[in-house]
Amino acid sequence: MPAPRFELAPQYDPRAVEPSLYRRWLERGAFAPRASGEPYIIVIPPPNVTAVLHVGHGLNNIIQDVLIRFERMRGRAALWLPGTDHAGIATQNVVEKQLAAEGKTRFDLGREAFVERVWAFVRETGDTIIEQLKIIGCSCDWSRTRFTLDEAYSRAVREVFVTLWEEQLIYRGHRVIHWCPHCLTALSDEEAEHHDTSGNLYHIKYPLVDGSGFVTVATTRPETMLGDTAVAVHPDDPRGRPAVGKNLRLPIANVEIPVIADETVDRAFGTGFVKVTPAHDASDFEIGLRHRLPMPLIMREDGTLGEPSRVDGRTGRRPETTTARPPDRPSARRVPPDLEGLDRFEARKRIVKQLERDGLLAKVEQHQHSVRRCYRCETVVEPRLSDQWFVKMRPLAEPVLAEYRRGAFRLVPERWRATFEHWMENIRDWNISRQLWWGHRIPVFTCKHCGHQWADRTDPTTCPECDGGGGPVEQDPDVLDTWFSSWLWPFATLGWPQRTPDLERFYPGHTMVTAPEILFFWVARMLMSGYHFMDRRLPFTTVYLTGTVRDTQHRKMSKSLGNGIDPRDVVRLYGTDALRWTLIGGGSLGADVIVDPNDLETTFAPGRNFANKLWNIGRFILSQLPAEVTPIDGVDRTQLTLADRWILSRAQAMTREATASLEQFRLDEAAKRCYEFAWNELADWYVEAVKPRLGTTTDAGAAPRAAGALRAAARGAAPASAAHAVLAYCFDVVLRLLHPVVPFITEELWQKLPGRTADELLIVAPWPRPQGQLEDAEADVHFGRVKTAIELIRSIRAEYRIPPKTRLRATIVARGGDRAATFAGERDTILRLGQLESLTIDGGPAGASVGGGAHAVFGDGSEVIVALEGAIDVQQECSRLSHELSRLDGHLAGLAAKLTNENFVSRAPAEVVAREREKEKAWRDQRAVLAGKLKALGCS
RNA sequence: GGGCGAAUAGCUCAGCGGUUCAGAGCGCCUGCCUUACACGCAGGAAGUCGGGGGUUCGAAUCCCUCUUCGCCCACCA
Repeated sequence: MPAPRFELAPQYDPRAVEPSLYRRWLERGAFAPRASGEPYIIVIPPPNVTAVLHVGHGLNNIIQDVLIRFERMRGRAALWLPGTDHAGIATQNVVEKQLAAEGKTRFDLGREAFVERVWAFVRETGDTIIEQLKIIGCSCDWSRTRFTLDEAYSRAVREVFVTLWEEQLIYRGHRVIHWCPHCLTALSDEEAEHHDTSGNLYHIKYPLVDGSGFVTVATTRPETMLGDTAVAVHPDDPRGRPAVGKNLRLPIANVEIPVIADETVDRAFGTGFVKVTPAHDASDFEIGLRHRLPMPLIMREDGTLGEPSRVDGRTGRRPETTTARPPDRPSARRVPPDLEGLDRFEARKRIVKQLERDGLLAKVEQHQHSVRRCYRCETVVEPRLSDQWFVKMRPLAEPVLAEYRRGAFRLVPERWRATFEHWMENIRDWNISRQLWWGHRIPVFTCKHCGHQWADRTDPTTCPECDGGGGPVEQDPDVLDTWFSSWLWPFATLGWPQRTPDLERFYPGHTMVTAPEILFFWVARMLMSGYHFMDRRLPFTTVYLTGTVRDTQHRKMSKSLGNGIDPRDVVRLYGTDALRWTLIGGGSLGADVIVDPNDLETTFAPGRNFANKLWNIGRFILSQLPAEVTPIDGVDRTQLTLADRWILSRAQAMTREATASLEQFRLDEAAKRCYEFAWNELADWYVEAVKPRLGTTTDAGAAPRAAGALRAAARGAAPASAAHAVLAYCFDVVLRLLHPVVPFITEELWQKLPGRTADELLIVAPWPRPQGQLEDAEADVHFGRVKTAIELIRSIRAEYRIPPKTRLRATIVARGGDRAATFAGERDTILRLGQLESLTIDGGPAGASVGGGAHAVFGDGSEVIVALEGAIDVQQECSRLSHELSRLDGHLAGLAAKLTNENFVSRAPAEVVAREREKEKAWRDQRAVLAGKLKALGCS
């Protein structure tokens, strides 16, 4: 009787093992890709440095960690490349908010000091984020950590900009863009999100100059009327005929504007007349171009009314240098002094009131429509005519779409296909300039002397065109959209544009795991930049679009909603493995995961409980195993018991199924399959069945109660060494398979298995392969019978409320030869787990014996009779059995209907019919036994 | 306006053509501190698989439709 090799506490304490294990992985360089072998690469979607992570981000990163650990164990040179994103607007907003709390604006600090301040902020949050990723167990190669504003990374951004410039894919566009009056910057189409809103549709009368009446227009934004330069009507609309060509007097602004005909006007909407505000509406801008209308801006950048021809008092910016161009400035003032400086929504009210007073407000209707809001601050976006830098997207998108259609990469789940294709087909040019300070400065330079404008890879001091002139050179004051740097992530992180060894080895990558929200912002653009700049090689082959973590009200988890859970809190309370277990097991592929921020216990306890279960399985197994255990392939098959063969066979099934699930990104399925094996097969059955064979102290105390079992052990029915080998093998396999999901508890236990050398790590141990020679269908069937016998006995015991200490006598009447042998072979197991005093195995026929016992019939017609010494109530027994009989009759009736149905027999596949016939036969047998039983008992 | 997804036990979710497939975890009920584990063990109760129609020999599982929720896209002035 060997002394236990380990003394483990009965309860697993993750806090005691996780940090040191993580450190050990780091010290051993386990996160770095193997020096050789087929690479497998995931680049992390770099978290924004705006705030610390919450559990929502955790899901994404844990999925990546599971995949990377899986492939690492499969022998790939796995690289998970980490980093963070400078997140232009978002970060600038956060720091500006901090400044506001100090009563300052960024203009008080000035550009340089402000940027310095942001740097200080992002260093701090960036560090916290990396810490959080480590705490949740992410096995990133930290030595390759990147930041989108690093110097090296910035070179890539600049290279890309200049190259696109040279390819004439970047151009200066003069058009109506989305402007955020709060962030004071232009936005891309993707950054202006639609929000359904209920508002008003105002019908406003514009008087005809000739006094012949009015034209009534309908608008949701009366405040923009000051910028109207026409009213349009569909050319075929009869209502328009009298008016087209005439002039209107625009109320309040008091200028004359024409009525024009334009085919884009929807005759069914509103009054049929639409006010045209070319500088504040994208479609009106198009009309304005067609009709050569003036395009006055009547709003300042901060959303107050006013002509932006002066320096803006709040922003300090001279609008004409970056947005409005002189020709668009109105020739006459349109904003009356009483409206000047009013916020646009305030102005809307004021204007409506004035129109009403003047009798020009025809009516106001309730109106459902969609309003665009800034994706960072939710301010209603103001369409605004301005000059911005754009990327021509169609030439970039078209080849990627073609690649997608020929299967060069795929989206999982597949259902995103339509959305993706639609966006790619209708792609629009990308506004990449932002009027911010935090970001990559746009490398466009203008010569003040000759006006020459160019993009440059280095900072020029003189104009290349007129260097004789030697005038000052000025850089564009704006910065690039933050996505203009992140879209280069899969190769800029590897050193591009230099041809570094990393770039050679780790581009292209494989799996991109990210949230569907940024499919267009980021994923689509990465595919385009990768294809364009990396010799037509796409950056990854699979895009795994994850679900979203939401609360019980299905609201997205977010800091601002207050439903965010800090992963550090969960880890502290339940451990990292518990967190990972809940997130991985919580939802299937691409499905949302619902967690309750108000009930962490219910949410995370299952994972903690499972970790504890593993711990205790380990505690038991490790206490039993000698220092040396025979490897499973070294065990003589003839020394294996039925239970051994069964669990070994189950282990093969698990290995096959869990691996297949992981390959299909069904992480939840894989996790649950291993859970079932560990808990329901290994712990509940095998460990219990094997105990007497281990010949340790374990069963000593139970000797008086399980005398039969111990005698059997003493007889040496099967050597303990075989049991040791089976236990060690099964536990080893399940720990390996579970490692990607719950890396800490598995690593901790695995290292304690016999035969492990001090420097072996599970994280880089080989992934198990199913061993065909251990698959054993017969054992599955036979041990299944044993389990059923025990379950029936237990069930009878509970139904008759027999105290657990009472040992019972039971008889099994086995139908058919090998059944009796099965039961006889596992007699000891049945005795122990059924808490029996004695077990008689009767070769049949079934249904004959009655006795004073309780009866149960197997699916195959075998039966169990538990002697209850007259303690049983015949009435109750009859009702139990007849209940069972009627249930069976129900099934049989259904089957009979099917089998007598000519259509079924002739049309269903022959094998299905055959299977149903066999089933029917078995049930009839079972029924016959049951009926005989009822008769013998004299039930009515 | 267009597209997509979800609706299965009290809760969170699996199952997505073949009657032991109506499941799991949590919760609930009844017993158990059976020396690996009470973060546990054993035994239970619990759902006409959102409504309606259809296809099929057979539907929770496929099709149509309706309802409710969620998401994405959209020049609804």
